[in-house]
Amino acid sequence: MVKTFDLPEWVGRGISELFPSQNPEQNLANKLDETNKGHRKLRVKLGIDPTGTDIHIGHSILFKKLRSFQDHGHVAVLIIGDFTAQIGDPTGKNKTRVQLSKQEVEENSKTYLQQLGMGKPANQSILDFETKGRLEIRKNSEWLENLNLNSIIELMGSSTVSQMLAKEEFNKRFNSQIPIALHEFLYPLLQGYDSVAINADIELGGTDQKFNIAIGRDLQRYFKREPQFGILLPILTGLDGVKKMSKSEMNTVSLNEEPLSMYSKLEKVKDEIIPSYIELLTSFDLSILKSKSPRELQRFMALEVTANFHGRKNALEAQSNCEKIYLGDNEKVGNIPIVDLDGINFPIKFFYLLSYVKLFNSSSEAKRSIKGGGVRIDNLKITNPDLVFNSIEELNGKIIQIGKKITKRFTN
RNA sequence: GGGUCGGUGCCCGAGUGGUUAAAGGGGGCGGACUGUAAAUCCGCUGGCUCUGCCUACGUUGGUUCAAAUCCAACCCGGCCCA
Repeated sequence: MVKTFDLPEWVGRGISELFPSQNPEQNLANKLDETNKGHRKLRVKLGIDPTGTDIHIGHSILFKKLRSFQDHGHVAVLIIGDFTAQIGDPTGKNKTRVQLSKQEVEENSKTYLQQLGMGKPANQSILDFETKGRLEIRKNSEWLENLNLNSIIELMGSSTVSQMLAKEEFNKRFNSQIPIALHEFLYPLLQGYDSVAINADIELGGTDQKFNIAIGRDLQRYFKREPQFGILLPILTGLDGVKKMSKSEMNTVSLNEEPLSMYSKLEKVKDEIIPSYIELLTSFDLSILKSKSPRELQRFMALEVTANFHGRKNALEAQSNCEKIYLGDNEKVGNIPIVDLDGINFPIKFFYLLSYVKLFNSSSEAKRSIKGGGVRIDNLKITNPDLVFNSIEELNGKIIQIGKKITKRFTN
């Protein structure tokens, strides 16, 4: 899926598409050249809609590319789609999105920026928040909120219904008789207008953003600006190995996940997606794909990616803990997430305890899972949900395992 | 606006008066096996400290001993016509 482009390594690596399609490499290379000769720096746009609270490793691909532009002296223009988030990007959706409230959007934006490393030194964060002039954070409500009806009509007049229906998602929905609300047509136009507003030279996006980025070019031309380049990066497949990584599919690894959890999820990814994870998330030489076994690759990749976000030391610890847990060497397991038992009234039934400490979403779920044999304490399977614990001493320091994915230590 | 078909659990989809927490499939979770993968097989899949209780088939109200199922109004969507 990833092609090679005749561009400097830091730009070209991992790109899956570049446009306009006429001579894009030559043109982009020229453009980069100009800036090296002292012309103005390029403005590289990346938009995020703060529709959730977590950034996952799939998003990180885009941010890393943005970061390399920063590192080469260009200006990253991070657009917080606080306005567009209220419409909801129809991309990849087969139904109209629920619109978010202003407050939700506000809070989500904050957590996003934190996860990107706001406030941290540049060498410990995903984006460079530190170096002056390398990052511009803009909310698109700044220019979208005050568009009057005339401007909106003008914007809408720049595109046609059949152009919109050319977009895959709209087309599918239209053909399957699934409703498309009129305002959804506005989304690509508004995203495109962002490019006009901030004068983007380049827009970064996943391959699914092609349509929206292209609309950006159209609008820039319409408003007599120089059209941006589009750089499309591959979309990471989720842990299920089928769908794209996305919060709503529950197949994500979040950036703010504990090292142990991150490592253990990555170490178990399906064989088919190992190559793409290595290609997109690590900087390994791809020849290792041939020289190592799938199992080795999983561990290699999991370690590397975890190290990327948590540092090598923590990643190594996560790896070793994972092994110990698997072997049942619980006493030796070091730093793993804890379950605080403080404030619990004993005696307590097992299933109730697990749901009380939020290890399960409901007590019924806890009960079912226990009966099904999915819960172990210190590697001992417990199948009686009504088992009563009389005091905290019976649990303190022990390891609770739920399925293969959750491992935590009880503590007082 | 008119006609018509439809709205069922995470999703798709059966069910047209009681034995229905609702067939079947998908997805998810768990177990066995394995390489903590895949494939396969098995179990679970509304909530509640649970031998019982509560909430659920678009919404509200009605008929009935009894409603997802019948009636009415309303809301929402598709298609056709205007």
